[in-house]
Amino acid sequence: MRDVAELAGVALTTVSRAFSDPGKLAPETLRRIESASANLNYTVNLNARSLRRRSSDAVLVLLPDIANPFFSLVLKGIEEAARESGRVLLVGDTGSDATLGDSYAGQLEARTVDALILLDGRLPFRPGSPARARLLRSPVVAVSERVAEAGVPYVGIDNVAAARDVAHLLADLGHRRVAHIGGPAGNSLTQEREIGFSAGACERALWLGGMVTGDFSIRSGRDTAAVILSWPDRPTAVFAANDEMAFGAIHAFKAAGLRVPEDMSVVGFDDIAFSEIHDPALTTVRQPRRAMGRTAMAVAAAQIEGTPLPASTVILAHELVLRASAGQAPSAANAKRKRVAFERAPF
Amino acid sequence: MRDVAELAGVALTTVSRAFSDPGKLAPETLRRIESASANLNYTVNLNARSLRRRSSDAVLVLLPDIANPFFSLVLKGIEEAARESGRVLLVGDTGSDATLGDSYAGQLEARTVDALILLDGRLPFRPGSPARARLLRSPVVAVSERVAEAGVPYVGIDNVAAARDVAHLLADLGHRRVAHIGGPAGNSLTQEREIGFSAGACERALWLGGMVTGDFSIRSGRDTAAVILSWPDRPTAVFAANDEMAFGAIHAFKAAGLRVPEDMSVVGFDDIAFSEIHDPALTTVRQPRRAMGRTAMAVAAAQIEGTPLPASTVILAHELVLRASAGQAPSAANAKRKRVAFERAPF
DNA sequence: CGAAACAATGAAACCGTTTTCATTGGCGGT
DNA sequence: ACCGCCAATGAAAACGGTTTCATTGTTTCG
Repeated sequence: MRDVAELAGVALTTVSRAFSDPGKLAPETLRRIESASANLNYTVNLNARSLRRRSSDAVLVLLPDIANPFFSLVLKGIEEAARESGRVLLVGDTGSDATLGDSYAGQLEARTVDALILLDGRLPFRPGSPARARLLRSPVVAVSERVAEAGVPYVGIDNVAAARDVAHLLADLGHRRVAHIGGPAGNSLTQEREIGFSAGACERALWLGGMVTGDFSIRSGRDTAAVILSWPDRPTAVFAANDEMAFGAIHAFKAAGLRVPEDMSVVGFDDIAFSEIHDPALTTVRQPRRAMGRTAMAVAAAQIEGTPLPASTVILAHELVLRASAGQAPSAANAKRKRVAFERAPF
Repeated sequence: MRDVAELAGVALTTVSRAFSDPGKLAPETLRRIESASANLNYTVNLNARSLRRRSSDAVLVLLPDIANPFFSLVLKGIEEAARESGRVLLVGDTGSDATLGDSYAGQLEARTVDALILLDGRLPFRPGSPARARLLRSPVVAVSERVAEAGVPYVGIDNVAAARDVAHLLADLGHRRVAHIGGPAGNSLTQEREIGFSAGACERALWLGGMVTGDFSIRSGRDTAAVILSWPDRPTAVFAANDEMAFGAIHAFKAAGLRVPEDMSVVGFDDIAFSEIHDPALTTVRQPRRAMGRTAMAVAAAQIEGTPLPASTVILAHELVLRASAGQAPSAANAKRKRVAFERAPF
């Protein structure tokens, strides 16, 4: 920068301004500086800038599994919004290791990032610890899954209402006996979807045959579906707490000789990309994942800039996507052949 | 740091050493410093460290689509390896905008990252430009897709051999007429797979009915499959250059009333997670995506540290995964060619 | 016409580390 | 007792920007 200043015949300070607040400079001066720095291939050193400014224009995203299509599309939304606001993205895959979040969150204290976006519902550091307390004073936002601690802004959908919608849909289709494959215990999404589904079932006098617990994996969907098949009073419809488990369940049902949806309806949750090309195409709840990501970034940005948040909780609209995997209940099929509105051909 | 030094009764320098090279300190001194910094909740400011050390322990990954399951698993491998080597990951989604790579790559010049890992085959900056020249002197590695410029280390599989394997497989299954749905022109993967497949077809005297060009999307697989169906001499097997296009093709074939694999075999490439769940399960070429990511990070690390690279090109083993979507060719006797229905014409 | 506000620039302090070089005392070898 | 060596520590100079405050002319306005 000193060299640029010299070549342009101005002070160091002026060159700095040329890059951080060009409007304050006389046009002629600015031009000279630009030409000088072009000649010298000059680029501002962002470490020095961050050091002095005490902010890095970077945001850290913590998620349990980058390779999971649900998260990766949220991530894409975050990335877009980050880029548009001149920020850069750091990602950490915390996986199953609970301590990884802590070490990643150290980046916040180390001033490498300005904010933390949490997709795994696990707020780093031990509750009550000083580190946790400091974290709560920093820009943090939870997406999709809530964190236990109060005061952390949240971006997501109304999972209770969405699950209730599913129950109502199944009732509309004539089902009387239904079951639920839930996510892992302790997960906020699991709880909300269970609550919503049982509430909706109750409202429509559906007999909720039982809830089984999976772990959001295809395999667990298959395994829990096998359990459901063994019940004496088999349900005619199953609501899985995410699409992967729904795929697994459908697989198990098919393997057991049942047709989906003729003999068994299955509804998923999330509407990941593969759901529409699955055979049968999956009826599911669409989450606006990209918008969730963008919104999360916006909330983080507001916190960084000190702008007052519009609300500490942003609930986006979900959408029930009717496809082939959920149909009329077997008994009701003959009675009335009411066709639900199917989506137009996928892709 | 000054406060910690004061509290521990040592010089600033010594505290610095406690965090960057603790072995050089007397155990007792180290203990005092650790206790002091714990009391003060001290954390090293990584911006200052990077500024002084002129390295950031961060790596930038550029990819065309984070939400694409192929890339996201490679990314996961990179993340793991980065974390294990004490590095942190920046990701940029360059999408279809060719200039985004340039602005992201600025992070390298700005000293925010130490290396660049390219998944999109597009080396930033105009060829021949000074910026490009400087980039080539920095740690850069290409994964999966090659970059045009020589001298950039590459990590991937032998796409030619893999595509040839597919041709041989189809020949072994008794197919005589085959077709290929390729990726977008100009893509190195597209070219290599085309070359390998036609070579393999030639070796086994397969009649390569034609090559159509898709863009790696499900939709393009469906559309190009419709084109293939319109050919007078319809092939009995199709090799798609990735799994998504294979899914789209299968969908189109099914919609036209063909059974897969009885009437038409389909082979994909990549083995993404849903390929085995798909109905029919997809026969495909598995790429060791996670290992590719880890290896790429290792190559980048070697460049950063100045360690001589074992090789400028690392080729990992691929694997032909035999599933249901590719089967025996319909025997000539039974080959009463099914009439295809164009009820749901894509146009 | 004079005071005050303003626009454009510069000098210098500061951000928080790392690293070179110097200093000190202890130690083994002769 | 001397010399050199080494381990442990400290003083001070970077690293490359930003920002406060001061210093100029130049307007503007009463």
